Amino acid sequence: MRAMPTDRTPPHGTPAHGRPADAAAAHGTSSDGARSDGTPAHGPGTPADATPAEGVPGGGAGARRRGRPRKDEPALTERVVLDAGVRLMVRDGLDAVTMRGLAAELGVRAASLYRYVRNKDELLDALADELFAGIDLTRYAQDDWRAALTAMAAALRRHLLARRDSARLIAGRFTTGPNALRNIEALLAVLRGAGLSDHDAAFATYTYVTWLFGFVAAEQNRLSAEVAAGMAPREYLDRLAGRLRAMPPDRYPHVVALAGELTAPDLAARFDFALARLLAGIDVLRTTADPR
Amino acid sequence: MRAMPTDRTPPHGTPAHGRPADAAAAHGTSSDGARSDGTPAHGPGTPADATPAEGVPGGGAGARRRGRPRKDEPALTERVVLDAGVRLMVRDGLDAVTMRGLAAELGVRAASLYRYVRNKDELLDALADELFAGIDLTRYAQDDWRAALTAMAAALRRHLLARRDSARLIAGRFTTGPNALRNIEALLAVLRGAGLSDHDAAFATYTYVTWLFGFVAAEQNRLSAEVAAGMAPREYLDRLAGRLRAMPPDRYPHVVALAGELTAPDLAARFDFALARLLAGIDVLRTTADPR
DNA sequence: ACCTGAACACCGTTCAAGT
DNA sequence: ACCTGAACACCGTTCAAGT
Repeated sequence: MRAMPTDRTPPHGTPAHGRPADAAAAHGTSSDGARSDGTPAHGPGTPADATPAEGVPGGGAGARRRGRPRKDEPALTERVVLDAGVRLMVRDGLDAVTMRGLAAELGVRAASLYRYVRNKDELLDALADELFAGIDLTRYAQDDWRAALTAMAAALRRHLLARRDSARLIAGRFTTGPNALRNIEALLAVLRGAGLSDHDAAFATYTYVTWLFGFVAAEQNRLSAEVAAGMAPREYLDRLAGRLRAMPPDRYPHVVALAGELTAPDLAARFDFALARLLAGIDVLRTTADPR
Repeated sequence: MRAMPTDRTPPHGTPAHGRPADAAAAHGTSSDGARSDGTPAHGPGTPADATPAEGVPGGGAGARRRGRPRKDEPALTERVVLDAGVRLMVRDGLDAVTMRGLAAELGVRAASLYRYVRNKDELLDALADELFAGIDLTRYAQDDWRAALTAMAAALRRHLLARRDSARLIAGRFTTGPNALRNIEALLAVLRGAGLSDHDAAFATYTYVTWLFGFVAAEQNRLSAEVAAGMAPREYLDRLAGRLRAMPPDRYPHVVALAGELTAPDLAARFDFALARLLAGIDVLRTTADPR
């Protein structure tokens, strides 16, 4: 999975997110992380809604090492490390998140990080939860459960697509940090409100989340080694369509016949389609459990 | 080695496309995963080969460096490399699949591999398709489309679960090799047979596949860094349930209330639940498009 | 034609040592 | 208490050289 440093391919079907001013944040201060959520930014502080727990130094988070380095204050804090980790991943991709690279981003040496994280694996776990700090699904709550789940899915997808490799990071992890749980809470509220049993609400939430993360991971990842190496996604898909049409029709009749549909690049439409299937499936469950 | 070598002849004339369909496939939990043509060339000091050697000794293909090394025959072929790659991943995990490690598995040096694969990324693409060599969904075809899709899902999940890290390898790739396509063909056949339009059949197949791979990836991956470090999953889930129950009930009422359901370890039940939702969602579509 | 040795520029992690 | 230097055992990849 170690991609070559040559890749700067935008995920197809997504607005190529050019990162603006993160470089400035690279040195010093920066408790901003990279929040470029497509959602209405608003909010009191920058990182949407204060993250409750964590001993975030109130007010002066990350205000050190700009002018005079305080004697007693450490150069690093867990917060600063996590912010830098997210920023690095969003800017340069998950493969760029190495202990050495992260240290360089922070102006220290790799060995220093081990005071704040046990190892790289735990760093990535923490980063996975950190990704959910910038999104709060409770803001999309509304009476109609279908509308709520639809709005939440769109927000989640937008949020992840705007953060390079985020789904790849998340997909393989079971994230149970405070930020992830805040969003799980919002989903559970909708599904219980829709009349699902406790069991069904929990299972439906699991289904919704694993499906969505899997979908975006597939969407966000490079189509192939060729695309990762620089080929335009559009060209790759066209070539693929041609290859499919050229397959032996006796053995692959449906693949040949549906070559066009299979290689259509409209990921947003596929997302809507899949969500509609899931909601319909949930609806059956709901009306069965609570007919009215 | 590309994702789909149909239009390209491999270095040694082995028609990658014309391979006979896979014996010894999906049933059983055997973690074979290597193909039987081309005997694995065990290095002299293969470390702890706990996995029973798969397969029929193919003939003399892998006999090099044991008896007399043929003068003209190369030590490696693309087939032998791929077999060794799958074997290595299934035995030691995806992280063990390094160019150096794979070379050692084959009794050669890393640099030698670059005659057969362009780089590691393309190796992994080829490995991803190779994973589907051992399963043929057409065997599960039947009249009832629901029964067919259910049987296919179960076969796919079983196949992947039996191959360590397989879903992690696949989830992030768009696999369009001949083995993957054979199984896509089977799914398309069922969905078109159920009365879906071309568009819907293609989209439903995409939904089915991304959901299933995402689900198994979540299931197959380690729950957390703790579990990866050795903690029993059961204990981790119990602790997690405790943590969820101890969360502030004013902010996380549903998480607290459903702590038990959320941490239940019954992945098979969750799989059945999610599949039932999807099938119900497809059914709506089907009867809408083709009422009777 | 095929494989190797050696090199390059990287990794994650540990630990004694500095301040 | 916090960070560094240096080391160890790895990576992927290239390429001149061997056979």
